[in-house]
Formats: sequence, C-alpha cells, structure tokens
Amino acid sequence: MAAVRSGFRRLFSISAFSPPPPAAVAPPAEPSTNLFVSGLSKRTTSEGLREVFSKFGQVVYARVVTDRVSGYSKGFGFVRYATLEEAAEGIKGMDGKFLDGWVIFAEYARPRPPQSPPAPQTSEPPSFNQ
DNA sequence: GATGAGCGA
Repeated sequence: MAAVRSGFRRLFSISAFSPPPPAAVAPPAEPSTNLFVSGLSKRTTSEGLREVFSKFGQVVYARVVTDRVSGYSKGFGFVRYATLEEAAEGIKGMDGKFLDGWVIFAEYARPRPPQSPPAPQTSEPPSFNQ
C-alpha cells in the first residue's frame, strides 16, 4: 500500500513544476575593446563609423564589412576602442541610436581565434641531423 | 539596395 502511494506521489511531483528556464536574459558577450555594430545603412562607410563612435572614445579601428566582389556593405561592421571603458561608453552611446536613417546596434564582438597567420602549418616538424 | 537581424579576407 505504502509503495503504491509513494509511486503515485512521484508521478505528480514531476509534473507539478515546469522545467525552469536556464537563463532569462544573458549578456550579449563578454567585455572587450572590440565592438560589433549591426543594422548599418548600406551607405554607411568605415569613416562614418569611426566618426560617430569617436565621440565616445578613441577609435583605434573601424570597418564596415563589405562584400569582396560587389563592394556593397553587408550592413554591419566593427569598431575597436583603445580601452574597455571607451568601448562601454561607445555601446551605451550608440546602441539603439540612429545612423544614416537606421537604428544601429552596438555590442561586444565575439572573440576570433585566428588573425593573419603567416605560417599556419608546416608540412613536417624540423628535425636535427646528427 | 527593396529596411536586412547579421560577427570581419
């Protein structure tokens, strides 16, 4: 009798609570001096990006990503500040603001492992002759 | 290039 009751209770206990959401809202990315800017107008240029983001800090690097063959902007770009503080100010100052008639979004860019490896792989490791 | 939701040559 007791075994039947405990099994009965277990059945209801699992359905009484719905599975809790793992995270209500997570930050876009970890702080970095590198910013990802999206929602750009097709006619916004790298200079325009640098100009508007320079109001919040020293922009070390600014680029609108364009298609190699067509030359048209892909509608997003990257901005790198000298310090994390400036990057935070740049996000607070430009995220959700208008640029060339478009609402743009500024957030921390995702870290990128490779950059420009001059010698990515050699065919075989060097060996010493004797 | 038409208001596209996107992480770079």
